[in-house]
Amino acid sequence: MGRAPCCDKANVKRGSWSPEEDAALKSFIEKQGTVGNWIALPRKAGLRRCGKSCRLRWLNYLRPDIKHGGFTQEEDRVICTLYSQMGSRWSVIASHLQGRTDNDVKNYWNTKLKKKFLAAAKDGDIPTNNPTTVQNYYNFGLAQSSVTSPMVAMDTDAYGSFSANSLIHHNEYPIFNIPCPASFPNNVSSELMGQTVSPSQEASTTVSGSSNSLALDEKCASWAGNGGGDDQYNGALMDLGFGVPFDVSNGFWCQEAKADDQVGPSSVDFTADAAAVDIKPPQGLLQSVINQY
DNA sequence: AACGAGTCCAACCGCGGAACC
DNA sequence: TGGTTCCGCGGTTGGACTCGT
Repeated sequence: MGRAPCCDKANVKRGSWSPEEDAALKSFIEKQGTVGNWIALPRKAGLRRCGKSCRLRWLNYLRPDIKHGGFTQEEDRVICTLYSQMGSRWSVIASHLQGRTDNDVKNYWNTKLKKKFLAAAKDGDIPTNNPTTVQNYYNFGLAQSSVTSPMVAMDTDAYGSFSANSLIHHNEYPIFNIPCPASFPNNVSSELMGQTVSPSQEASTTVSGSSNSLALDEKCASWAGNGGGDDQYNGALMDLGFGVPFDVSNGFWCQEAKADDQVGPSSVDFTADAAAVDIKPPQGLLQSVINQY
């Protein structure tokens, strides 16, 4: 048996809402609420509309806390970052933006932001999957304002692309913490979980576990699995101040690890002369976006 | 001025899943 | 437990508007 229609299609009005309909819906909901039943609402409110249409009109347009108008650079940043992380989960993305609806965010992405994103890709700001050929830093549209990240603090364009000469120096950008997230793989010693290493310009700081270490000195931040075995790096996440952790194992490469570092290709090594350091967004997610177009 | 292409965005559609009976 | 109802979501559509020729 098929599903019953939510309303009598022949007797409901469709298309744009008139100011009178808006007023009736707004007035009813402000007085009565939605009473937990959108299907019954239009009849009670005296509207010849489908309940779903009423719900959409209220949530996307009439709600008092809706923010209309252009998106800010900070909102661009949030959308790009979250889209790169989770794809088209518009409702989740919208929940991170005060007063924005999923429909708003979706429309904005499809009509404007996606193009900016792709233009950046064309310009080479988005690295390829080959770490040997890309020298750019890319940070998902992060602008320099408001986020305390050494990368963000640098001079960026609207897409947060950096030139190959934009190096990360801890003594210039001391706000640099590396929380060890709970999502480190099981074989990482528990002593490292949840600890934060703060930068020191004078001396190196190391948090050691039984077989692993997280170190930060004025030249180098590194996560080292001293016990050997690549799986110790797999799935490691690092928060560089973007608000979301980057997958270190997939997202970062170090082409020029120092000889005395016990780091593998999936660790991070920001050295003072790291012209070859190559920072990538989480592999696969960004590429999947690019592949769509 | 007229027309077509492109852009924007409100609204619709259909599906998945939660809630309810 | 299974069927029904409803909500919320993401994808898509269509009409209004803008811009270029």
